[in-house]
Amino acid sequence: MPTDRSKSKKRITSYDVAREAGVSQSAVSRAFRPGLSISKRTRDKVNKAAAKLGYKPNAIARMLITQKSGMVAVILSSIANFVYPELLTRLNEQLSAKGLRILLFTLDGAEELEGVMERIWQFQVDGVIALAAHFEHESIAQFEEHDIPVVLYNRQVPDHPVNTVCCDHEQGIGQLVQALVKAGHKKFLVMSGPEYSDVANERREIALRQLKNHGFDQVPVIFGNYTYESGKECFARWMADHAAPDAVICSNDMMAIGCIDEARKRFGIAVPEQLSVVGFDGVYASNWNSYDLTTIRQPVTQLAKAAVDILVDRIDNPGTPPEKRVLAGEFRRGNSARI
Amino acid sequence: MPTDRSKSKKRITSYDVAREAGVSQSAVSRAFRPGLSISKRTRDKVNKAAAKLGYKPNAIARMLITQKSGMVAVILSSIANFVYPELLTRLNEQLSAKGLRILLFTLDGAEELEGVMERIWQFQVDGVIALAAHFEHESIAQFEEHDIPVVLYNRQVPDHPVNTVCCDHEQGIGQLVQALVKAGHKKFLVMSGPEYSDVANERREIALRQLKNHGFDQVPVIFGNYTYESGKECFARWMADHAAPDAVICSNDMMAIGCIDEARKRFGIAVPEQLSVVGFDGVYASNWNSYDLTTIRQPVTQLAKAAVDILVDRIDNPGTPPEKRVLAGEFRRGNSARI
DNA sequence: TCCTGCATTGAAATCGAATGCATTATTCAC
DNA sequence: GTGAATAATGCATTCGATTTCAATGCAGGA
Repeated sequence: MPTDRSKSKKRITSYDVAREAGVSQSAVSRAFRPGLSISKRTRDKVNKAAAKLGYKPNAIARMLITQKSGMVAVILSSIANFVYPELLTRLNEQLSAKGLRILLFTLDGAEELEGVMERIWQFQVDGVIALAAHFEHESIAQFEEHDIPVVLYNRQVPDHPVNTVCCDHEQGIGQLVQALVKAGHKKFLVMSGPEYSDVANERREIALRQLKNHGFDQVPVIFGNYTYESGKECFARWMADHAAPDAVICSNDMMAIGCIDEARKRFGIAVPEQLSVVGFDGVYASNWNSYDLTTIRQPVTQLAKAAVDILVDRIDNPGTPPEKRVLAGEFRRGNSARI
Repeated sequence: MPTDRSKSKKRITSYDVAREAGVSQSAVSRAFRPGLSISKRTRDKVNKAAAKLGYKPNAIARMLITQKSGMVAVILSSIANFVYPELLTRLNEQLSAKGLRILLFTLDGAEELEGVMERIWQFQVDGVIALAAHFEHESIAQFEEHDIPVVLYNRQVPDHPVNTVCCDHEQGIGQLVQALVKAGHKKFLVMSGPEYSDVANERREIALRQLKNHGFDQVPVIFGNYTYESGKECFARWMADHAAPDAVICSNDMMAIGCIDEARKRFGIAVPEQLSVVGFDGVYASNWNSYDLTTIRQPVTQLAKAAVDILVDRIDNPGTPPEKRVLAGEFRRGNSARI
């Protein structure tokens, strides 16, 4: 009794199609690439044969010969960020439109970066988009050495020539600070993200500088790690040995939401009546009734588009100098601050 | 003045390493695959030369000859789901451990599926994991034809032989319903996800059946689309021409949260005092103070592991029959229901 | 010393599509 | 109808690592 492994399903190659259509393999190849010199008659024959056999060009063989993988590595750092699902969808839309696919990498600790980069070289990706990840200049240099264009998303690296796409922190935080000051808030607290996050550092420093410009130069800072829990914990930690502030400027929405919950539930402080809290990002939950955050909403769609535009440009035209693109966020007047 | 395009950086291949090390190209290849017959002396020479030249084996060439891409397609349907970031991270962890990488596809409308599948064939992925996407039996059959193993995540397809991994809806919803009934709730409302979602349909039908088992056989259903906004809108729509229910059984947490917000803010109904609301999923926001949902938390880590285990098993042993794995969710007693 | 057996090694074929080059078919002008 | 110009086609090579097979080296036994 034979095993009857119908595993005999051999892959159909361009040679099979060529034989079926009675043309050369080159003709088959040409029929599938647009703009190549081929007669309508031959193309039709090839298409018919291909359809009959169910032929699908093998992308891997193509990659090998053309030296382009058609893949872009997207590096996701695991810092909790609610914008990711939407962002990934937007990035994929934009990249698909350019005929590129996403090869996904996630980064948990910094020590993993080495391994991820190793795999990136091996897979010969055409480009890299790194989401909010921390890269040393040295790592960035490695990409240059390998001639792989990189775009850092949601990071500004003013002192280094590298492509970046970022929401305008300066302008966004400026609006928030100005509104808070104008409304008469006096006792500020800055709730910062972790020190290992470049975005967090930037947002914190900007907030402090802006406050200083308005004459508040001794504003205290408390550090958390960007999560909801951390927002709660930070506020509690502050309250443990200080009086309640007038306004808390949080480095992101998650912490702002945590802060609000802790203030209300544990300390019975009314937001926004007794305490103003502002965030940054405009995450999905930011406009839920219970929070209704006053925040700066990141223009995710436009940022994704910008990142892909920049990347594709460097892929097509190697040697194009680095570009930094900054897009204004949208001020969202919620009801978490008296402004 | 020469252009000085330092573009002359040729890729380093195994031949370059072979020349440098004074061995054959085959030796280089063997040095990089474990378990192949090669003397320590040669391996050392190769390693030294490879390190000196900065050689990285070209994964694409390897894919071509070995007929394995080392890539798994992950299909993300865009239905708002807050579990995705964590899920992707978990999946990637598991897959990386098996030497597999994620090639990401997103699906907006059903009509896009055709294009996605086309690209999946071209990229010769070793397997596919589809997240909560709707697949007709016919589509599933196509994967079989191409000999590509598939695992459907978060879906049960009882009437078709296909690998699935899913949280135990029956058991989870059973616990919720039982607790609500036992606590004396009488007027139930089932808030369902969209009819085009298989998961939504399943959860709704299970809830209705369970309620019927307890003697409630005329429970009304209201349909939404799984989002927060939809949860609000559904509750408002219900209230427009009905009295308030005792308990709302929502198909997911997002709708439950929306429902709670709308009940409190717009109708001044106290949750859980006057109204009990339960959800399903255990999303990040579900345990925030303002909601503190009573829900069933999906065991994401275990589900991801199960999905990868099943997939890798089919990749390594083609012909293994389909498997359906159902994992119990964790009952989370929050404070959104009087139970 | 010679031979058998095993471990290494290298040469060459292979995966499947793309493409430079040479050849053949077609078109157009005169 | 002829020749020149252009389009279409096929041959053969290429991309870079894996793998089969035959050849070589070396060790130990007779």
